[in-house]
Amino acid sequence: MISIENLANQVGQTVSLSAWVTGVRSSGKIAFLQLRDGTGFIQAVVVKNEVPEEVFDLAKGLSQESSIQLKGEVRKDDRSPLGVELGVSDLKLVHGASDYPITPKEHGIDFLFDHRHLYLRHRKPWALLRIRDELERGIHDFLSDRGFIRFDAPFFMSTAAEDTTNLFEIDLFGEDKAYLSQSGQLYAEAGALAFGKVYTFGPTFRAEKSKTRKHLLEFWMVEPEVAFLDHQGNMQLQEDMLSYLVSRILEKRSYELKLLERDVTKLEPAAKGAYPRISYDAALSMLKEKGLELSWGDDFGAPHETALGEAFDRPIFIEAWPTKCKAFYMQPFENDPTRVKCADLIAPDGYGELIGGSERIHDLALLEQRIKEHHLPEAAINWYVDLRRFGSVPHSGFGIGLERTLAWIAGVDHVREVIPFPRMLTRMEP
RNA sequence: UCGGUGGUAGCUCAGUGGCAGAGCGAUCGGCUGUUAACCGAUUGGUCGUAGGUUCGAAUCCUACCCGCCGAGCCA
Repeated sequence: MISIENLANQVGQTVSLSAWVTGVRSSGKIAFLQLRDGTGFIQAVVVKNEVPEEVFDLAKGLSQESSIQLKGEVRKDDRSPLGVELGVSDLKLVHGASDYPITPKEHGIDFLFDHRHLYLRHRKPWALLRIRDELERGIHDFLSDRGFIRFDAPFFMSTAAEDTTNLFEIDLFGEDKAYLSQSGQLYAEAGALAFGKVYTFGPTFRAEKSKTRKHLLEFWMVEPEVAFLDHQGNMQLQEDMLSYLVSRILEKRSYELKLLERDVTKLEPAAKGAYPRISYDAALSMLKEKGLELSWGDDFGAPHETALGEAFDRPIFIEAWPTKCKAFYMQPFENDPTRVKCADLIAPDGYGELIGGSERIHDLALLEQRIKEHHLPEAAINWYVDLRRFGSVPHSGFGIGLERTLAWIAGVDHVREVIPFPRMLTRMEP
């Protein structure tokens, strides 16, 4: 048995293939079968006078998504996009499908996601989820090569580090409540002080009533955290990682990007690094010139992120944000406590924020003060403060949203396309 | 939560007061190189739901339900 992805170097060989039928075209004496086997797509040709009559009749009558096994010769053919096709000599039906709902014509997005369990079989989801796999593997390889260990954070939390308004609440047998994690960062900090360099990689849950192309209720996030790393080193790590990932996908998933008709020239600058670093204040000035005026201390909205992203050919860092509009754990600049050592990484083309990162507060007194200012539950977060009581060190980390990063790399317009089964306000099934 | 927009055949849609339509799909037949093949025939309906106006409503009015796009918030 052979896979379609390995057929190109089997020209002249007779091979056995197990596959599904994505379409059939036939005339009286020849039938063209469009096939997929999970590793790729290929055309098989059945000629009436080269096979037994029952084989030709079977081929001609095959329905979409029927499963088959066949024997055939791998032939070079310039008319095939793959360069090869199969000349069938024998064919067996494994299962005959009927009334497959996703017909080879146009469909609305809602219909396709009602049938996501089947839609996964089609070219576009196939290409996207193979790129997703490569992206995930690239993340593991990059971080592992740099001495990080994977450190899994819990999904249940007793309380929130940040405020609780966008947390999903879980009933604990009617006696108590828990929340689904919206970040593993605080746990990653404990890990960094135990192992030096760690990263979490798992689902995260946000109870935000957002219905846009950038939002899911459940999405995957990678959160590296490094002891003795400062803000500058943190941005460098992010740039190294993202440029590695983009160049790896350009190299290893070029076929999939081609299927998606992604303009890879738009991706090439991001593979080279050298991401511009713009201060929050400079970003405000740029926005003002574009007619999007904000007051100092305002957070950016989607139009602002889009406008900034459009001004460059690669992702950009917006750093040194006002302390008051960022999270409690971020380290202020020594010479300016009104600004914190953090950066958001904004993607080009309106994909929004891919990464949020910062140097964390390592001073015990300052952290305790911030916890009070933010009215956080001191008892529940005491373990986190302990990290500053015993061998506290400057440390930094960031969180990168897998789906947004992937949607940008693949050039699709909605994050629901890049996760096998998206969870949104209006979609819990399939 | 707010703003915009939509719900008609399995799918994508047209139909703005007068017999419920088209293309595609599916089924059957034809065709030796098809790429969303082509040609012919057949098959197709709770017009989102409820109420109202009218001789007559998919079409006008009211309420509700469910999507889609965006905003806020965020990755």
